[in-house]
Amino acid sequence: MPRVVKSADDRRNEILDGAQALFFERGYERTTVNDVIAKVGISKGGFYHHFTAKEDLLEAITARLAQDAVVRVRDILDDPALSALERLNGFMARSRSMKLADAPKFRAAFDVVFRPENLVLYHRINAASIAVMRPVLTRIIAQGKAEGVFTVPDPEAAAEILLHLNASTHDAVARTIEAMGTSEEEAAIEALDQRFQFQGIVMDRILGLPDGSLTIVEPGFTRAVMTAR
Amino acid sequence: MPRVVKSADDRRNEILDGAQALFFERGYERTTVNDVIAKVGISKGGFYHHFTAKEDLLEAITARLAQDAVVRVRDILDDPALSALERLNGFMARSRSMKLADAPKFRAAFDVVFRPENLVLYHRINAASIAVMRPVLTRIIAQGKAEGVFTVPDPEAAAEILLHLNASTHDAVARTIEAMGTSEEEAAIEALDQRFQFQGIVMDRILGLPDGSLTIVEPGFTRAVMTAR
DNA sequence: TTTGACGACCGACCGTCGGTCTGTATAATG
DNA sequence: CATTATACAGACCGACGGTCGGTCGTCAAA
Repeated sequence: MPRVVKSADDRRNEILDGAQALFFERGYERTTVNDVIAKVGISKGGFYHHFTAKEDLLEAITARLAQDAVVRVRDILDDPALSALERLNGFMARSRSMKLADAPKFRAAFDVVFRPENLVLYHRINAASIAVMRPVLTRIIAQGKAEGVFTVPDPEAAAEILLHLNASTHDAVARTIEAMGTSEEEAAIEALDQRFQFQGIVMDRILGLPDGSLTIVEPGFTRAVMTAR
Repeated sequence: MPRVVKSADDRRNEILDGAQALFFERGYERTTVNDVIAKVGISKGGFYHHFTAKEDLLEAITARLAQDAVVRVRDILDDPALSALERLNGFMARSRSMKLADAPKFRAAFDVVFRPENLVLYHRINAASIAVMRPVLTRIIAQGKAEGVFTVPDPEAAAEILLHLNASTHDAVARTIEAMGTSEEEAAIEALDQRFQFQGIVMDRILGLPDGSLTIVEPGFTRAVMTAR
């Protein structure tokens, strides 16, 4: 096989791109290093020149995804005109696209990430994004507490709980999608809308806000996701 | 090697016991089938006579653990004299011992289950116990709603959220333990006590109860756990 | 232009692991 | 006692993650 030399960074990212595509397609365990090097067009030695183990791929990929996510909400954090409540609502709207860009992609990501064979992948992504988002959310909640809008003893603990709450809703969405036949599409949309709304109420109550202060998803989002394909 | 024949059930449980011990010690991936059969004193063929794959061990073990857990709370569910609030408090007190019996065991389980190499094991146990406990908690919450004590639109969704909330506290406990040097033991105990208390408040608010209605851990439990070894 | 050192890369090879298969000893059945 | 079914033994296999000695492109110094 011909030898193609590139800069270490370029090659690393190529490998990461290829591996990420395969992991999301088949899952981590079901993707072999040979699969990755075949996709990238590189040799075994070349791969292990850039990564010390297959496991490294997971760490690098999840770190990259988490970093992308935090970039996506930066402007909301940096806008000094926003109140804590506005900031939190904006944060929720944006962070929904942590693993997505728009509704169809959101749906596609769900179809893939929540399959049993992708358990490890999912857990790593989740843990990484929580670790990255926790300080961000903590600052927002602390601001709200300072403003006297949020009633909560420990902003950091509250932040973590809110993030886990998000994850639990994701689980529910995934289960609903999986259990859904095309005939019950309307029922599924209804159920998920209620679930999102309930999550908003729960977050309101945790933060000591009046019910309905926070919006998890804008109207029509659930339908857009569920009918996408 | 001499051939020892036992009933299928006995042998199955022996294998499960040995595998469980190893999984909790080294993690799932780092435990090989050869390790298991060496510990149990059985051959490869014998193992695959009772289990079709290594993966089966995970399913069987988590199912067993989840079943034990539900047995442990049955009397609370069956006692008709209890109000929903009493039942819920009792449930919380009992279900803390899902993966434990007393404080030292609780601590030991934490030291082990939350290590990175046990990620798969942890996730499976967690998912299984949530799946088992969800209907149970749902009934309790529905009762409370009927009694007019709990203010919550969807008991099932609330049950799921409460269970995830528990898991998120477990995460926090594990991280605190891991980050704890012996010098900061008191600070860690303090932090965790506050965290448990906050979890109680969060649950109160989710269910529309006055703050302080639910108790996650009895006084002194945190200290007992953290000083155990 | 030559040289030489360094880093990117190759691919044969290795040990281990999950799983299979053939065969055998024991228990159940008639 | 004959036969069938069940529990088990252990040699074996292919695939996988990872290693290693070596090769080749690149670029700077001579």
